[in-house]
Amino acid sequence: MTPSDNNAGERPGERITDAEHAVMEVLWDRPRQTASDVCEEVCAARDWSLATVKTLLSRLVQKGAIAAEPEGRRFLYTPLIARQDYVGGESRRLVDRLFGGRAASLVAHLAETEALTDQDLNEIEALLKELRP
Amino acid sequence: MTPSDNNAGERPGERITDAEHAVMEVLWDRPRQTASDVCEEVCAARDWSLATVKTLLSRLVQKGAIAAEPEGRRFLYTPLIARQDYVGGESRRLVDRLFGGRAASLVAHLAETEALTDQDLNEIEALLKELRP
DNA sequence: GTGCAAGGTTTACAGATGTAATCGTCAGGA
DNA sequence: TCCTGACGATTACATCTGTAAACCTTGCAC
Repeated sequence: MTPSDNNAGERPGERITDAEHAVMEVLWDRPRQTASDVCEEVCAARDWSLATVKTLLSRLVQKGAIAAEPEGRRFLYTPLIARQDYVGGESRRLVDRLFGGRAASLVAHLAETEALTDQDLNEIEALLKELRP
Repeated sequence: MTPSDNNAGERPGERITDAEHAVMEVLWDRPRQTASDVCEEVCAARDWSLATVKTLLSRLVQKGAIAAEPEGRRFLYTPLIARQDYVGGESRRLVDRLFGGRAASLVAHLAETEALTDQDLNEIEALLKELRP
């Protein structure tokens, strides 16, 4: 492993929960937001109170998933792990758990169960062309 | 949706947990097994005791995920929901949560992060050919 | 200067989950 | 017949999660 052991936030046992994930999305969308900012984004949608958001932000800080940069009297929260990495980790977990680690099996499954629309198929086709000139 | 609204075990609030899933896999692999049978399959691997397996089986029965068919003095457990359906539900959840419901985005992501081996790509390519003659 | 509002921190608490131990029962061997 | 062991059912208990309320501090508006 490289020197500065870049774990990319996939330390097991420090998984981001569903509720926390909602907060992460807000911060990924726009970093450096205050608790209130975040609340404005999600509290209505998920019917949360500001207190809940504060708790989730604290937990995320503890888990090392976000940073709290002091700005005057409050904090600006910013993701420390990239969405790419999170999404990648979760995807991998699913593929490992349900498809024996074979990503192609997942695609096959989606195709078989018609979870793939025609448009999806087109996009994937295009993707493949791009990947193999 | 088809007439006989096949819910296929995706009743929310009755989700199968990770530990329970391990048990399901054993039963999907071979239905009609006793608690001991199941334990023989997973206890070693996950370092569980027979008691744990029994608990999980009970919970799965409660959730309606498996059936307990009396056989003499014990039960033979059998899945009530198809693996296909479970896998489909989980996949969909992931795609919805992380890729805005766009399955193609998931494939794109896997491709971009090189989670797809050359072989995967070949398989997907083959799949596509099959899907669109 | 003083009280309030905004912020973070601490505490709370119910339900889900992981992981068992214990209990009550009954079938089969000694 | 009586004990033992296999089974399911009941109970246990520590964590983790979701969702807050209570509390403490301090900058700001009067």
